[in-house]
Amino acid sequence: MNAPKLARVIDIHALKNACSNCSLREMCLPTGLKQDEIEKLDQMVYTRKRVKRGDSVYRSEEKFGSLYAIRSGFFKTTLVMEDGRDQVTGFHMAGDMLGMDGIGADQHSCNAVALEDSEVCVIPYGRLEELSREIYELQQHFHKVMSREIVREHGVMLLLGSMRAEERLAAFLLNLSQRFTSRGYSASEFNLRMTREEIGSYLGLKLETVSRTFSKFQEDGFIGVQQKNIRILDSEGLKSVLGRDPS
Amino acid sequence: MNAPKLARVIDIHALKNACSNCSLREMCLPTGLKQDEIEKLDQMVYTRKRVKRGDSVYRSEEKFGSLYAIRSGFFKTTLVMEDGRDQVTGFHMAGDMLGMDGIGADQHSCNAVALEDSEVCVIPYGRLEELSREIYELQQHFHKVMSREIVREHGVMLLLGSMRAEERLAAFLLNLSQRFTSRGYSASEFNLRMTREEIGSYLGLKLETVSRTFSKFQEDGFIGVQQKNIRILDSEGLKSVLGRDPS
DNA sequence: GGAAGATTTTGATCCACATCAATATTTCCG
DNA sequence: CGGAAATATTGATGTGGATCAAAATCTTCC
Repeated sequence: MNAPKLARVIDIHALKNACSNCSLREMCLPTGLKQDEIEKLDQMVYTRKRVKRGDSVYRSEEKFGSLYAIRSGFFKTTLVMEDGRDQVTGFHMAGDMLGMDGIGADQHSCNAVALEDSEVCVIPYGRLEELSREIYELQQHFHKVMSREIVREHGVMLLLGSMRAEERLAAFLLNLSQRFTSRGYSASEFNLRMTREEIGSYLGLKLETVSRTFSKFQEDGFIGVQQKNIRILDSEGLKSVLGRDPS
Repeated sequence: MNAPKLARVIDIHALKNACSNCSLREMCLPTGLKQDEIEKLDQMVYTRKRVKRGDSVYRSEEKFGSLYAIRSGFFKTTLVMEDGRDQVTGFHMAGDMLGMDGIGADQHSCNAVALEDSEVCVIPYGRLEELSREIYELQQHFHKVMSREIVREHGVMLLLGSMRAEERLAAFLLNLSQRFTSRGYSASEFNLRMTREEIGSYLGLKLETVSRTFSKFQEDGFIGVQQKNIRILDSEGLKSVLGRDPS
């Protein structure tokens, strides 16, 4: 009798991949659904995609079709100007949603590049639209995710438009720390997945300035830096950098 | 017989206020709807609100409840940091949608202030959610509006993070001109509704730099400036400022 | 209509960060 | 493993835009 065994194998496989069983569930999907709704959601995501370090999930001007929930790994999104200058517009980690920039014009407007080997859940956009018409909680959740992206970008605009170099980097580190914390990782020690140049691009600074400012924070006893490894030793100290006039 | 006369008055009034009859229709609502869907939409917007110059439609931290479609006038949105520094995050004109920042946390995260006497259509968010579950085109349209806001902000991040002062101001003028054009106004002559300081805040520059750069563009023959009145004399010239190295 | 306040322009000077440069360290890969 | 390329650090110098200042112009509102 092979059938039951086979069935179980398939079962386990299905379970393993199911949203309903995903540890990141509450980050990319709504909570408090009924059983039948949960089953529908599991059907929404029928593809996972591995993305190797350096590869893109999508590129600017590519036809839009799906959103991507980050299952594991780390990404940057970048914009490129005609003259070649490019700018990092965000860093994204497990539980974040990628691709919402593509909805408006039906084509992507930035590049989403993996900074380490990663995995994304492919969410066909048409299917998401359909389901969010049926499931109120999904609709609500999706709208919140988009709205939060707008608010996040507001924050970056504030950072780029009004803060000095030290404030930008302090805000950046505190934000990263907070995001790692909310995912169950250490708030005080983490590895940067991006280069000084990418940090600089995101913060509107040159890589030398990023490096110098890391060194200064280290001298001040706020952090310990060893290349990509960061230990936050005095988060109050870092916070005090924000909004204090040059000293 | 008074009834018919009265009825007609009400009729005209209803028509005047209806989305279906609004000249900005295609900016804030989807097109190609069936008659019954159009009628539903007309019911979605049952309040207009006049906002006097200097007044806010909503303020940061205020409870979120509605989106606001700008019927007429001009707005800025601003963020305020704890230490009082504030930053303009956007300028908004007729046909634009305000308030989407509030969905994610159920409270607004910026202030929306009228720069001239204005009028907004109040769209109760719950009602919009409901209707966009029923009307596919509305759902799609709303998602596009949010996505475009994300893309717009990407553009500002690029501007703030990678451009020099002249490029920022050139991009700003070209963007304004394009938006006026798409609303049927002159592309080459318009009135700024905001001060140099507000422009500077939006562009991450000081007001003196904005003023100087306007003067420089005038010397270069790209624009004519007379206080708030701007004439674009050489839009190709302005475009050439973008992405050319300091000269 | 006219005085007070807000906004804009322009000049002089300064400084935070960019740029240029050289070395050190790490990562990659044959 | 080892050499090349990528990344990071640190120092010296330059500069675009900030800051400080003062005058000009516009707006408001009694």
